[in-house]
Amino acid sequence: MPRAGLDPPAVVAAGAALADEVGFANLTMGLLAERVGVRTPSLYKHVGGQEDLNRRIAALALSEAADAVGGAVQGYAGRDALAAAARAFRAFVVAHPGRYAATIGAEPSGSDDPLATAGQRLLDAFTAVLRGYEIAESDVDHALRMLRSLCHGFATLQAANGFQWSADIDASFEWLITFADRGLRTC
Amino acid sequence: MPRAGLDPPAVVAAGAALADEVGFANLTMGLLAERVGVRTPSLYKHVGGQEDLNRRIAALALSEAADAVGGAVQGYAGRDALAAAARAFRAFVVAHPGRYAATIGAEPSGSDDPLATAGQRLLDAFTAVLRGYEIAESDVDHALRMLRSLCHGFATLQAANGFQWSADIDASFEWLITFADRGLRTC
DNA sequence: CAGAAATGGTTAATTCGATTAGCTTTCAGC
DNA sequence: GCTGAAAGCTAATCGAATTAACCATTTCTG
Repeated sequence: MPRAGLDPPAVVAAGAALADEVGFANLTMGLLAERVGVRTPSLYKHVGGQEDLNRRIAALALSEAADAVGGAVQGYAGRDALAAAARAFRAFVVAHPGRYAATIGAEPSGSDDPLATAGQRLLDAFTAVLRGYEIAESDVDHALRMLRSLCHGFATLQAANGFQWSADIDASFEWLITFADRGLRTC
Repeated sequence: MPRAGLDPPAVVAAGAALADEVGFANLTMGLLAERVGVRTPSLYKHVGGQEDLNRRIAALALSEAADAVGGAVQGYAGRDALAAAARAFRAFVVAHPGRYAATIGAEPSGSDDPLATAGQRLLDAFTAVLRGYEIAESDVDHALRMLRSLCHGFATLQAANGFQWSADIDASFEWLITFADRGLRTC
């Protein structure tokens, strides 16, 4: 019996990819094992179980989202930065609905949890966007939560097909960016 | 063996209440059966299965949310209506996190699906709020999606304990209402 | 009021997925 | 070439959903 050459990162990456394909709710240990060419119990040599797998997928997703948003913002400020960040975030969620779904309801255990670290990096990326606006120190936290709620809400609603009626979703998102920009400039 | 006097609405209501108590992810057919004083298979006389139960709980949650938001808005207009709607919505989600979680990822099958009907009623309640603002006809859909994303995003992030740092969450929500109101008045 | 039909409940059995235990094989380092 | 840890495997356990088959209670009807 040949070795499959697995390690925890490989298993988590495969799990994330599989979640994107079949949906997070349909991600099963057996399906993942089949995908990586191994019997189900062997996965437990690399991850602690489904709970652990889910948390690791969530951490991976947040980390990738942070990279995407952070990278997109480089070199931009103000409205351009806001638009780049929002678009990058939404593009990530739409491209990777399965792994992003893993982040919903995943609570970090402590501040040294990779999940918390990755989440913080994503927050930092959005915080950088806010520096392009003249926002009172006391309002930064509020504005950050607003941005996060807006992006998270829009992306998850779209991913869940929550926008039933027909108006163009891309146009709505651009409208939303303009709305947020105008609001932030008049804080 | 005495009859338990169950019917589909009673089972769904009990399931929703149980989801609020133990969390939607921990809602199990066996737990629900125990709660209503019946053996597990008996539940299948009232609901089609877990999938069906989840959809019905979601429909109930959306319907209740629509009632809450619609009722809160009565007699108000403009900023007052917006604030009342947003607060009612968030209060509902915070008070009933389990049943609201059922609505995430629940897709209506057709337009006669009770889930779709309830969702539409909730949308209508928010649409009424927008009538208090002078918004171009072409922007109403966008504004509605913005409001929905904002409320849904904030509520789910809070329910998932997604706001890790310490600034007061209630204050952020009030700030967010003010932000949305100011933006909508300058559409 | 008898009795048939529908309704709501039961136990027993099946299936499926997660997880654990215990054994075996590969591989790195000596 | 040994040897121990790491990575697989099979077999077994467990819990939860679902189905099948059967029984009791209500309700409607003649």
